[in-house]
Amino acid sequence: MEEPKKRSRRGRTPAVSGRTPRPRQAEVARLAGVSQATVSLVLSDKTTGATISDETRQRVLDAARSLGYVPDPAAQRLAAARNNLLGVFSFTATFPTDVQHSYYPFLVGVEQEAAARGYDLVLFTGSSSGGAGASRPDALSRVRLADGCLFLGRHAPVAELKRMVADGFPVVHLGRRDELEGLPWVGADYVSASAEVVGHLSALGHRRIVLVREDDDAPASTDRQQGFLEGLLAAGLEGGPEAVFRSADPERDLTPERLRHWLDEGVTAFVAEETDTGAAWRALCGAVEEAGLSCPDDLSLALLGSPPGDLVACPQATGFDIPRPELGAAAVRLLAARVAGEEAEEPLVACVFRPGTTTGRPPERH
Amino acid sequence: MEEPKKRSRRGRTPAVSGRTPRPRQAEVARLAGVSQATVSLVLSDKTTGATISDETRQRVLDAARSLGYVPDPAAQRLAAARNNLLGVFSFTATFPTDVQHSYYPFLVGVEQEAAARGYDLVLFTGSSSGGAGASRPDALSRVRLADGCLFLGRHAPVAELKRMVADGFPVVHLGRRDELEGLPWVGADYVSASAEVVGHLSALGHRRIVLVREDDDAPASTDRQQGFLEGLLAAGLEGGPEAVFRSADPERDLTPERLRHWLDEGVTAFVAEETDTGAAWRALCGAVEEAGLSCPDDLSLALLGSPPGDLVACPQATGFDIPRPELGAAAVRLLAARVAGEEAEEPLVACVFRPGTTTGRPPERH
DNA sequence: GCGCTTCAGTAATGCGTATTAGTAATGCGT
DNA sequence: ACGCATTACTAATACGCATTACTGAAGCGC
Repeated sequence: MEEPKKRSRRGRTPAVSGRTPRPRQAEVARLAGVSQATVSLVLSDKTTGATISDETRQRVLDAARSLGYVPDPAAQRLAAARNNLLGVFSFTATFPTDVQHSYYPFLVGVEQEAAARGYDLVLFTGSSSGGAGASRPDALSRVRLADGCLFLGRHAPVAELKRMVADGFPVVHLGRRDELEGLPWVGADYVSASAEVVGHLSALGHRRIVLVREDDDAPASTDRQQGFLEGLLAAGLEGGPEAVFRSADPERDLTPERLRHWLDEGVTAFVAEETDTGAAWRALCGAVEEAGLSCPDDLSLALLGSPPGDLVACPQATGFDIPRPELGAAAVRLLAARVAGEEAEEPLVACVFRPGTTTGRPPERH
Repeated sequence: MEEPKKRSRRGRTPAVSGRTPRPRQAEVARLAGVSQATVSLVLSDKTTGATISDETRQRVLDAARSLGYVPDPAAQRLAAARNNLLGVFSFTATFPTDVQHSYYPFLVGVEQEAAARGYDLVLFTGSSSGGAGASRPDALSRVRLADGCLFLGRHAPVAELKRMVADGFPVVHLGRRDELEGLPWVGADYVSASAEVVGHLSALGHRRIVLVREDDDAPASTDRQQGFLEGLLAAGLEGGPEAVFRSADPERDLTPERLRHWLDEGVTAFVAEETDTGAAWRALCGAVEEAGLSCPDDLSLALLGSPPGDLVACPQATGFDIPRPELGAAAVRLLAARVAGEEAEEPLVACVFRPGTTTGRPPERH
């Protein structure tokens, strides 16, 4: 016969004197004069497997309330394998000092949608955070505390993501992410939005339009070009390769002479892709100014996106806005679905056309 | 004899087909030919209580690596009785649509400091969030999921906070909160900052200064007035009650006539308290403009704080800035200390004097 | 070769909750 | 009054990991 020596091993003396440890289901049970299992049943409001009388139920609820009982999420998760917690992981700080680059607009939607679905958010700060414990290797494994995790930013560690996807851990990337097979993501519909901008120009009467883009192959760029071309096609305009001006350094290559040449050829409108630097748009605006032209009188300009932060407002550029909060909400919806084991898919989120003052009817030419 | 019927109760069939369950320590142990306890010892790198030969250690490590073992954080936390999680609770949405009113600047510091200390953040969205399950009564108790919790905003529910404090749950309020006995808080030192502004004016040669404030008794207002008076005292200026103009509706009561009257009496500078509406400052600026006066030529103006968002920049107001990120960081430090059971106290955080273009030497008179 | 001390590792828990098998008490029909 | 169903619970376990008491084996001094 073995004497169990109850609770002798790890006498959990409160580390801090005076701190009352959180009440457990066991305490609630004692107070209500029932078993721990009953407490669990009452509190989880399960109808299967057992029935509880209203009177007992009430006693348990009262006891729980009076003790201020709150379930231990770790234990719940361990037992039930879920937590009602969604992770938000960004490799860079979620709240950078420079608000301009922050994920704030996305989080607005993420928070709202998560709250609406009864999830709380856990922010996992990427390993890159300055200060002490930088680059902890476990940063990514901690993520699994949540039921699923949202990844933000282009620096998400591919290898680890792959693993999680392979393990079936629910993961969603905010922003297009095709290269990672099986990684669910939500993104904005740059194609349609770009086509719409072209449609707008076409409706104003423009017949020859040129796209100015940088020389890289990010999906964001490719999508815009595709939308641009589709837009031309839809408007019945010509869309040969000469309609796209691609340059590694648009600010140098897009000279006023070049611009004039296009105008002489009958081009009346230009669209620039949006990038984080805004180089294409800057180049375009710069060249117009240098050439002594004015917009929208001499030519129309449009931006396939939103103007860079430092250029906001001044001349209101025609283009489209990315509905970041909606994107965040869509990501949460998708993630929640995957947590629930569904194979849901979120459609691309539509961008909003933003009329501006940089486009107008093409100038009359003899 | 009871047949244990191993793993029969909760056949953990993968909810989603194709989901490979993560390997456990038990699998690692089997592969390495040791016990689960040994795996735990090796992986946690503990030196106490047991010793492991290098050879065994290596076998375990290899096995873990080859299986891609990742510890289950929930289990770890359950066993260790801590979460490494700090809660952030704001009664209103943490990420409001209107960035102007957000806690963002605080969160910058909160996140950084938390990351540096190895904590992750859980955002508890206050009950006020729109959408479904609005005003869930458990919102506040969920907070206990974390090891401790930060409260933001003046709407923090007093009764619940009291309970938590009484229970010894580590809690810190961001922003002064004297009325709640025993509630630790961090705040900005408005007194010193206000005094410094007065000192600045005095150094410029101003001898009579008037404070314009609203008619409430929030600590933020009281502190500023106290600092104002202390500043006068320190500068050897007169600080009778007539030096403070207090009005429930400054925008109506602060007339151009009133302003001229003060000027005639020899007042050369005015300071306004900062409030969320910015009413006092607006009233002051409005009256100056209406009176056809110009600043800083005819009189000097200073603001005890930062200008309201919509007035940013234009004329750069002399005043001081609240170092919100520092405040956030200080709050986390205090909270971390309390979680660790220390009785730490954070001093007030100093505000930064912000020179501006609204103050200058007093005008020469007769 | 007898105690005694490391050394190396294992068995047996415990953390707090969810789940399910089982049980005692009662009701009901015949 | 017996069997069976229903009601209202409780006992016992599992979840995955950390911890610690304990066990065998080997080494050491005398």
